[in-house]
Amino acid sequence: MSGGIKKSSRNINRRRFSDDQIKSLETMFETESRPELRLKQHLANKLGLQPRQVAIWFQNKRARSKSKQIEQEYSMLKSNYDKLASQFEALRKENQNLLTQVDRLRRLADNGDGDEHDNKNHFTLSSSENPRLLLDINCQELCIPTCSDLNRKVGYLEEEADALNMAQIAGGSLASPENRGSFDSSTFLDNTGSGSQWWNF
DNA sequence: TTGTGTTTTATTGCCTCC
DNA sequence: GGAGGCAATAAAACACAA
Repeated sequence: MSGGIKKSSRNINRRRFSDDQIKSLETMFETESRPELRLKQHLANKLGLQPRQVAIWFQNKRARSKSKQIEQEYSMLKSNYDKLASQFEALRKENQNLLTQVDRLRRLADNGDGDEHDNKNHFTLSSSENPRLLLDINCQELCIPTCSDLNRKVGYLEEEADALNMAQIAGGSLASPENRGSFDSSTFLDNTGSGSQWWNF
């Protein structure tokens, strides 16, 4: 096309279609976006246009409609992504807090093993009993997680932290604000199995 | 009025389908 | 091979700020 001789439209008295013409075309487009030749000819006669003009109008209209739809889908996906990203961030923070708590409690429990008395934490330990067992019992009375609970949770949370770290690596460190904008949404969306890659434009 | 950005109409070339 | 669709693009028409 570039550089080639092409029919100039400069000699054509090009005018925009009237509001009524546009309205009729829009109405038809709503029911049939790809009308048959006969319908196009009928519409052209009715509107005082060339059938070719009607055909071109539908072609351009389809193109506009398509790009509009893509825009809408993009903004919907972006909004979903933003929601997921903020949920992820909240969970990450919660996880971090829980890990900190677990660490603090674990230290407390470990220190408690050797102490006879720890009034500060209301743990009553006796040298004649299994300290950890007693600690567990007191924890139950206090309605807080027991040491064995904590150990189980520590394992779980550590696994979760690993998973989060892996997710960060896969997602290009989503958690860091400076990189969040560049996070590839396909990390979240790939499992749809659709294979569509239109969001890569 | 004019420069500039956006929208709309039209062309071109390629592709697919029958 | 012709008809019709689509993507890319040109160019006219239009909107609007300065």
